[in-house]
Amino acid sequence: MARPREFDRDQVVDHAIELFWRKGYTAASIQDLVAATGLNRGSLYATFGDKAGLFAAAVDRYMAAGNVQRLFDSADERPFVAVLRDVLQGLVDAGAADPHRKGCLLTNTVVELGPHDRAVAESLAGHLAELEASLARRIRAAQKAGELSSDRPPRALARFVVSSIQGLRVMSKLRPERRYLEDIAGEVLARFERPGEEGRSAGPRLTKRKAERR
Amino acid sequence: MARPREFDRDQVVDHAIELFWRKGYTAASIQDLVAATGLNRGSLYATFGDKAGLFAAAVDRYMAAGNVQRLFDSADERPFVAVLRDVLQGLVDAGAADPHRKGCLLTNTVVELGPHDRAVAESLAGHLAELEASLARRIRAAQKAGELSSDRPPRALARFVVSSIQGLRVMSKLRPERRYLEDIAGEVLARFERPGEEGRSAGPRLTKRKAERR
DNA sequence: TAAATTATGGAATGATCGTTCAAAAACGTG
DNA sequence: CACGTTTTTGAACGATCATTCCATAATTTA
Repeated sequence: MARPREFDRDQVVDHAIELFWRKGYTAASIQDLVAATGLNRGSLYATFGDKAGLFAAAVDRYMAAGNVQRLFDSADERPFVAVLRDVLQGLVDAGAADPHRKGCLLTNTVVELGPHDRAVAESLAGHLAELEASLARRIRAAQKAGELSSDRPPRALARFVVSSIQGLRVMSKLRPERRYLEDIAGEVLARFERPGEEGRSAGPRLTKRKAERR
Repeated sequence: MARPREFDRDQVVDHAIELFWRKGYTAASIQDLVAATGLNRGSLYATFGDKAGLFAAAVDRYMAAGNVQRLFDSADERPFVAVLRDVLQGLVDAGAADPHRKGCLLTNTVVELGPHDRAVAESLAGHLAELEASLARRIRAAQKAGELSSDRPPRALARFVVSSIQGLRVMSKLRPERRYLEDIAGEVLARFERPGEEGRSAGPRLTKRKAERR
């Protein structure tokens, strides 16, 4: 037919994700994107239309990876609190390990474009609503199973978790020290532990440290 | 001596705050700032040096207003939980009332510039550390007074509150519905209520609604 | 091998970016 | 009323912004 393209689309989008994640939408220039993706201007516009199109592709792919969402949707049979602990621990690790302090692309985008770009905002709101629904479902099940006390509506608890994740992601950009993030994650988790049960659960705890070091 | 300036510096900075708050640092152009402040380019540069200087002045003034910090530092004799409830209620109101979904200038700036601008980051981290310290002090006092259970370190609880505020501010930009924000704030507050005490406190509650509507 | 089709590479577009500068305007002082 | 000083004003600067376009390269089909 014709000349075959020389690049892998997903790979290009991955590079774009990395750049948008680090610099944000506005601050990432086409020049930067050309350098980061290795793709020429022309090919870039032919493939994605414009900067906004490439950004949308990047956000879509980022969300499709959806680590957090997947964890709550998985058929993990452990108690809700155990799954939540893993998720929070993962966020703490990610925040503490990232030398660029990128935070979360979703959080960054909500803050930068949420109020201005209706299409982006609705897309992000949809993803977070899905996460909220997954959480609420699991919380409801845990309440029925007696793992969680039932004195709070599952949806409110789910929204609290979603918001707490956003908070953790914001703080990761300013205070990526593991101790700091663990303090936060630990208190979020403690919100779901039954009174009197603390300290009795097995395995490494997120919420308790040997000593309170300065 | 010479020609007197025709503008009030604080008033100019207030207009700059509004603009930076709404659009962010990068997206707010000098053109925009000239239009918003009514000040001419030349005067603007003569007064603040450059865009970064004006932004620093704006952030400083925004932080100096410091509504949240002041509430925790005030000589309010009520229980910690009552003060926290007021603060959270204020944030919910602000988020629900703002048609521009500006969120919080501090949060927005942490996300946009935190990883890139060391000077800004350290300034913001300092302000949040102050807030954390105020919170920790009040929490410690409340624990000693028996108002709060002492099974958690005050600093971790303080960091949890700081992070929760950031989360609430992020969500305000995407989901400013009062019900949504109240769900979050209610669960944050519940983290500080003693088991069995819920629903017994007087006054309007943030955490309990008559019915769970759809 | 010639024609058709698509991708690539890079120059060029007009707009907007942050910043600078020199002249005009407005005041206090002599 | 002129002088010295500072502010205001608006034009102008080079750099960079997102985007467009066209000639060239590479491949398949006829």
